[in-house]
Amino acid sequence: MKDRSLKILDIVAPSDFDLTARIFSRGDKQIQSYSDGEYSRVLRIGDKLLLASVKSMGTVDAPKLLVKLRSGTEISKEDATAAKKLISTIFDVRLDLKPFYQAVASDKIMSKIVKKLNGLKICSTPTAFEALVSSIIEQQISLNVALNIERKLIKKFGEKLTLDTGVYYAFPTPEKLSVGSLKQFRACGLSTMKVEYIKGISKLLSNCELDLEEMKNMDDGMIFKELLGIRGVGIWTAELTMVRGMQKYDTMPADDLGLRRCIARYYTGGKLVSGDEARAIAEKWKPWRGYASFYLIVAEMMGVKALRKSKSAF
DNA sequence: AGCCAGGCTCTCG
DNA sequence: CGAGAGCATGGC
Repeated sequence: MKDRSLKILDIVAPSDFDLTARIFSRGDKQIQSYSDGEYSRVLRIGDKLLLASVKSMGTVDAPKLLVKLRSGTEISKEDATAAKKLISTIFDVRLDLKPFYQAVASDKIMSKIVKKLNGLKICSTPTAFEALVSSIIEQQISLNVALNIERKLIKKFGEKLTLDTGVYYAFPTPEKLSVGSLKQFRACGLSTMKVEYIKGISKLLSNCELDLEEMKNMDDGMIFKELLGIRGVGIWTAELTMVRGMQKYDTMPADDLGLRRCIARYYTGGKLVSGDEARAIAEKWKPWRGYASFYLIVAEMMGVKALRKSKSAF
C-alpha cells in the first residue's frame, strides 16, 4: 500500500490539537505546515520517507487524531507503526498536562493563562538533533531571519520526497550535514562559525561519538552539562534543545530575550527582567518551568491580556 | 545608514 | 574571571 491511514486514540486529555499545531501555521508546505486543520511534514522511517498529514477527529477532552501517510513506495505495517510513534512524539500525546496546571494553581497570573490555553502542548522535534541544529541557527539573529536560513538549509541538504502533489523535504541527517561544504552552508546564510558548530555536531553523531537520543535518559543536570560541552552550545542553546527536542519540561531558556519580555509583560508590569530575575520568578513553576515559559510566550502571541495589578491597599 | 535581533567563542588584560 | 570584538541577514 502506498497510502495508509491510522488513528491515534491513546491521547491524554486535555489536548488541543488545533491550538498546539497553530505554531506551524506560517510554515512551509514543503517542510512542515499547518493549515485548514491539517498538519503535515515528512517523516523518516529507517531510510524511507513518508509524508504524514494529521488532523484532529476529537475534542480537547476526548482527543483523537487521524494520520494519513503517503509515500512513493510501499508502506508496510511496521512503517505505519513507526510513523505513529513519531507523530505521538511530535505532539507528545502521552503527556498529562493536569499536573502542570495543578503545580501553577497558586500563581494567579499563570492560572489565568493556563485556563485560556487549556490543552496546549509543546511540540517536540522527532529527534533531538533537529532541535539542536535549529537552536544553533536561531542564536542571536531575529527569529524570521533564522527560520529563513533553516528553510534554505533543509531544502539544500534534506532528502526529497516527490509525490504527485509536489516535492517535500525531510530534515537533513547528520551524515548529510557532516559532509556539506562551507560554500553550500554559506549559501543558506549561515555564519562561518555556525557552519563549524553544525558540521562538528553532525560529525559527532554520524561517527557515533555522541548519541543525543540516548542522552534523553540521563537526568536534567547531566544532559545540560553534556550539551554545554559541545562546541557551539551555550546555556541558551542547551536549554532550548532540552525543552524542544528532549521533552525536558522543567528546563527554560531563561536568558532568552523573547521570554524575558514575556515575563516582563505578565509579571513585572513591563519592566524587562534579567536572566537571573527570570529564573527567580520561575522558581514557583517547578517542575514545569519550561511549560510555563512556553505558555507565556504563546499567551503573548495570542494577545492574552496581562492581569491588572490589584489596586493599592491605601 | 546604522543598529539591533530569541548567543557563542575567542582574545586579552 | 570580565569585558569586548566579530559574526550573518533583514527589519526598522
